[in-house]
Amino acid sequence: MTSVLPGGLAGRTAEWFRAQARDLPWRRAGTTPWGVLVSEFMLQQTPVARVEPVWLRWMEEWPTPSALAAASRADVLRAWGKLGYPRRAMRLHAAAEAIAADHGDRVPSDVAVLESLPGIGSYTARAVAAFGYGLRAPVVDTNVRRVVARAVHGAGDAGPARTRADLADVDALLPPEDAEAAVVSAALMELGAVVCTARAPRCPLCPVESDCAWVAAGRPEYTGPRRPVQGFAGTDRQVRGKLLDVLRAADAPVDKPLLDAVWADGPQRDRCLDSLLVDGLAEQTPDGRFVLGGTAPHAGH
DNA sequence: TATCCGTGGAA
DNA sequence: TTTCCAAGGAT
Repeated sequence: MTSVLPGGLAGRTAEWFRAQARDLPWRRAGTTPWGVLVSEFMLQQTPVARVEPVWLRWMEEWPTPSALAAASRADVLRAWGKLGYPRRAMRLHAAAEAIAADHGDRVPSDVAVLESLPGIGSYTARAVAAFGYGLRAPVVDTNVRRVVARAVHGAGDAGPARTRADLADVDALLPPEDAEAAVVSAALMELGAVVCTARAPRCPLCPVESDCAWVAAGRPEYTGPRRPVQGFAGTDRQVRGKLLDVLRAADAPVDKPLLDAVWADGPQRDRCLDSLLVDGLAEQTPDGRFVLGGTAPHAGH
């Protein structure tokens, strides 16, 4: 396809990226594949601005998988802070343990091996291969799906995920050589994050506006099915967040009445607390109080 | 495949 | 104020 030539969509997006990519900490020279992996976990559904300071502190404290593996769950969850979805922190911890124990403390570069690790799915595995190791691996995230939907297919937005087809679409855009393909992958994501945004895309700033199928079609509005917007107020997610917030802030085991104070609905509150125990995000001490995570220095696997 | 899993900033 | 949504993954 001509789109992989330097003048094509991929080539000009890469050129634009090299000229003005954001200076993000995990993109700086010297970042290890482990650093990339940590950033990808944190960036799953959490904006860049909130990840930056946490990533910097995290890498200072735990510069290798084995360093993180040696930390306690409570320390890991506290360092995760309020990035949200704290189960990601536990999965990162578990992935670090597996990497330390089974992979010589070296982050795997093979996509299939990466996907076998806790918390690493199709996106994160390919992001680590591409950004951590400079390999040719189609990276499909929400940004890339939107860019492809518009620039290639002329649609206003990406519809529901079509995993195989999405992967094939992006694969067709990548040049054959590893290093250049990795740059294109980063560039497509950056374009979606900065220019080809979900609402109010900045087409005048776009390096490929002249051959964007969506622009050519007159920027038609997206008419397909919308992913339902998740509510938050009143959900178990909110209640779990409030409970966890108390446990994170405490430096000693917490009595139940203190947790009871965060939510009026008793049955929902108890159900949520129980789910935190099941998830390993909280633990009950022998005397019936509650603490963050587990007390064991290592979360077993 | 649809739903669940946190949090907070911006429009 | 409400709504949207931000580099997903597991079940």
